[in-house]
Amino acid sequence: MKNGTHKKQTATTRRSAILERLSSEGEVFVLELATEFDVTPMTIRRDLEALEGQNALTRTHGGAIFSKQSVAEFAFLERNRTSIAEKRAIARAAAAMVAPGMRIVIDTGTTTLEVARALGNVDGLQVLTSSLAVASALHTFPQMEVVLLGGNVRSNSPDLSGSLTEDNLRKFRVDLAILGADALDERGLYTTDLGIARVSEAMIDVAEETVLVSDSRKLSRTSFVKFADWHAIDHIIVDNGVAAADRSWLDDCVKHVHYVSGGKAC
Amino acid sequence: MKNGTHKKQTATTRRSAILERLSSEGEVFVLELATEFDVTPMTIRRDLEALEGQNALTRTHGGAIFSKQSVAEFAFLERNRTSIAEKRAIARAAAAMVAPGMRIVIDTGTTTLEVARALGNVDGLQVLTSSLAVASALHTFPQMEVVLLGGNVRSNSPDLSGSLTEDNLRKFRVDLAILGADALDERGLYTTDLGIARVSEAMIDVAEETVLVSDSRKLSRTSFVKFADWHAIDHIIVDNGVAAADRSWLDDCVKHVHYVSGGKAC
DNA sequence: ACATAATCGAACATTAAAGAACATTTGTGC
DNA sequence: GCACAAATGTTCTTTAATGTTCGATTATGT
Repeated sequence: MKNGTHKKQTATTRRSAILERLSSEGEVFVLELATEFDVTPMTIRRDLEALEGQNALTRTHGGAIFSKQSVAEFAFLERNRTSIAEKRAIARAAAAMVAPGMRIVIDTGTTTLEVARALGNVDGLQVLTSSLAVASALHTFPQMEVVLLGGNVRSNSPDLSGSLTEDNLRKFRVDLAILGADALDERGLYTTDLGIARVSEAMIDVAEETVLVSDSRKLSRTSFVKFADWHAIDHIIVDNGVAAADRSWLDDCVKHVHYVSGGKAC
Repeated sequence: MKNGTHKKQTATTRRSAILERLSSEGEVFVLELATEFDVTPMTIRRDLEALEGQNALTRTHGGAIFSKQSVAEFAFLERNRTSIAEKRAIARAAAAMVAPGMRIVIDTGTTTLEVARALGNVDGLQVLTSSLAVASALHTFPQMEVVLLGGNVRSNSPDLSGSLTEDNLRKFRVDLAILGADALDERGLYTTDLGIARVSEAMIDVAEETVLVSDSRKLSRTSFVKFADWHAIDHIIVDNGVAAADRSWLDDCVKHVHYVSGGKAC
């Protein structure tokens, strides 16, 4: 696989390419990499030096070997990388609803992922999830028991769905379900994927209490599949950018509406 | 897709176009984008700067790559990073046993992970696994259906175990189980973790045929839990560094013993 | 239509990346 | 242990990308 067509690339990509090669072959050599990437050996050495500084590898004479750590990674694209600040604030408010020792289920989605990240210092949780990203965010915390539901791995999306996921869910009972949605209107909750919708439904069924986390721009919109009515939702946490018109039906539909801004609930 | 017809667009649409391009290609370059959108490189840089501020990407010299935030990682330590060459040869031999359209289950382990990586160009597989690393290696291949078994996520180890995993497994029937082990002797197969052992047992139960992949240095050793007798194993694939003493009992115990060296089976 | 802010381009200063030459260390065979 | 070769480190230089500032242009809101 010598690519004579030396493709243009930046230092950063060359370095991650080195790491990739390292993880597949276990060892790399300076001269080999130099011809491969069409740069001088000196450049490769500097790359290896930098990577060693990040504990990504261990240098040897003539090359480098794998350092103890290796990662399995699921790359995915977060669609709405926009309103991070709101999502964080919403996530903090949701995390505040979780007490030590609770059993909870966390849905897939970017906002729910933020909730999971905010859950780091809650002790003794049992967490059920269909999201690989959530499992990834939580599995390093030793005081937490993380159960990943089984199911089909969707390509380009770090989550699980299918009948196995649904069946697995119904074996459990949890105190709280933390849910996301792609769109909301006065009739209910919507998402784009049928499989995900069915999993979310099952989560609602097995939870004593449900909380929906969403930013305000999802209101008064619809999407492909409706997966729940409002009476299934006990709490909604939303940022305070809600239009007045939305606010009226929201207060009618949901028992507890929590508006948060900049980090603290109002 | 060079659009000579540079249609006028706002900064925001250009930025989301950049993000889209990034998500489809994984990397973007300043000069490339500049000609593509018919603006100066400076403008692109400002775009990238703004997008980086939103955590949407990470800038590099010359361009930008995906933000690490949109990657779910499961860090783990690969113990025997030594005999890579043997493992890959073993993995190739194992992958050769897998025909298009088969249903298989893959155990957790570094050698089985290599098998998964070698399975990239086999079409129409249905793969069942308890290993997050295997799922990670396979989930990008669109022609493959990857089912992750549910279960407890072990901290510091990218795999699943527990009663949920075992129960899930028994819902399936597969053509082939690809198994690993931590140690082998004439009495059977051993591993260090009870949970993993039970999962491996279940995999044997649900498979029509079983193949064990192992490097020769695991022979004539034991570990904490014995999880199978040799009559449960139909094939073993091992490198040809096997001592003569081991070879004798190995040939007795297992129906089909395949020795591989340097990349080709003998 | 007007004011205002956002956006963009151009010139110049700054900084990072990569190569080259030479000094130094490391590994290996005798 | 010594010598030789290969690999590595150091320093300097060149090139290219980046940042800065300012002025011009284009949206945007009242």
